[in-house]
Amino acid sequence: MSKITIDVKSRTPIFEQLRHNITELALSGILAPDEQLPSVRALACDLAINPNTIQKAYAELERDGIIYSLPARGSFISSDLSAAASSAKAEARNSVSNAIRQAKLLGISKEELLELLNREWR
Amino acid sequence: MSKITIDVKSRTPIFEQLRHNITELALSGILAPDEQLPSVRALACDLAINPNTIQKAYAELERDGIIYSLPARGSFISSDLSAAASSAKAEARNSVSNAIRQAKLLGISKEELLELLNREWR
Amino acid sequence: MSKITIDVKSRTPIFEQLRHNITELALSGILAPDEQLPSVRALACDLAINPNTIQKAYAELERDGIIYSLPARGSFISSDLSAAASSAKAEARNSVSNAIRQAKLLGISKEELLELLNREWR
Amino acid sequence: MSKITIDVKSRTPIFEQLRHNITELALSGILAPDEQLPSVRALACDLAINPNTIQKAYAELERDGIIYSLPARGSFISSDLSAAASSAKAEARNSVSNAIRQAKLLGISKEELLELLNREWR
DNA sequence: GTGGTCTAGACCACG
DNA sequence: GTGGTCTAGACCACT
Repeated sequence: MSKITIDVKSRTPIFEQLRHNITELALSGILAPDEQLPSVRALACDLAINPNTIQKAYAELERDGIIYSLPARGSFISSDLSAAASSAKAEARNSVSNAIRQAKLLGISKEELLELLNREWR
Repeated sequence: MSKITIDVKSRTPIFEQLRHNITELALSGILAPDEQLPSVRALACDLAINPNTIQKAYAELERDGIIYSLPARGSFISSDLSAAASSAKAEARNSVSNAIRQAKLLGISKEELLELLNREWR
Repeated sequence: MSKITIDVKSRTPIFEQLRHNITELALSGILAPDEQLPSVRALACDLAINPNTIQKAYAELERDGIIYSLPARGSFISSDLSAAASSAKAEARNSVSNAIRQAKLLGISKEELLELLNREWR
Repeated sequence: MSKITIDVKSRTPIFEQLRHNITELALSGILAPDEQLPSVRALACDLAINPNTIQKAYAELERDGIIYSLPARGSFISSDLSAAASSAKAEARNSVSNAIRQAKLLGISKEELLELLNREWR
């Protein structure tokens, strides 16, 4: 059973969905450090997707330090995700700030946003 | 002095930047209802961009109900922006929620987000 | 008091609105045969519209046999509108047929269209 | 044999003819949901029309919910056409009503219109 | 002068 | 190969 799902009808590129998906699984601990990922071919077959697309996603994940690849052995979740985690956090903080700024500009009140925030921790 | 600035090097398409830019100016009231926009050619010249690109942005703004265009007379901010405003607000609320959810997933604390929220109303 | 109104925000050309408007007034008898129309300049001033636009509408109306113009005297409703009336009727019958055909193609039932027809004679 | 024909001499824009044409094919079921449309380039070549014009038509069809386009994969008929169908029906009913109203105004009798209606179901 | 349509040809990211 | 964006330059109808 694969934990990865992609939406072929989405406008966001498949390789991007893949990258995002695996990053989330790794940073949230669902995929453990040093755990092996499915092979490019296996995942391509499983998701009915072009192997090139999987390859591209894996390459980006390696560049981001989320996974590492051993030739002829396969791809594995990095054992040290702290760098990736902190940069992901920085990015997330940034998106929140941007979203809040945009909302404020459109006249949404601070109270309403507070309510939105509380709702997620309900 | 034009209120519109474009980054031709950005990944987001020029016409999309234009659309977003003008939408903001209209919804925040900086451009008043029924105010005339610069002509397609004039803005194209001003921003050093092809007229077709401006045209495309204006066409999208018109179908969004942000502006209306009268051939041979010019383009104008819509007199009734309520529909556009409410849908923009809904979208903004949504992206705040998504950003918060993503941040929570990465282990960012509620307090830290609260701090981010307060910072915008400083 | 002018019986003519135009919608400057409409996408159908002003001269076309004018032509349609006057044709209707003439064929339905609201404007009597040989009745004088307002002068180009007067109507232009009254409707706050470019005189060229009025001129163009009058020219088309004359071409259609709806009005006739006497140099230095003005424009008048034709005394014999039968030709114009019958061609307008033919055109109207045609639009009805086309609209019905289109509706049928979209799966609207004969009964529903009958209901629409009855509603106009209610 | 393509099911799509275009009249380049018509007053109605080519992209509009295309939009109307494909909408009809989709709503009447001749093109099945999720069926792939010809590629922008292929259709352009087939109809001897510039690819940009096809692109514009496809873009409009997409925002109308008639088709969806996946970059690098192609364009397809929407799987859910109910919204588009109902709005098309509303529009059709409206134009039937308008046509009937206009006909009545010109003195065409109810009986004659009834005859027109019956003729389509002959 | 205005907006709108169209052609021709280029380049990009994606699969 | 696909859809999508952009430029350059032309032409149209309308005011």
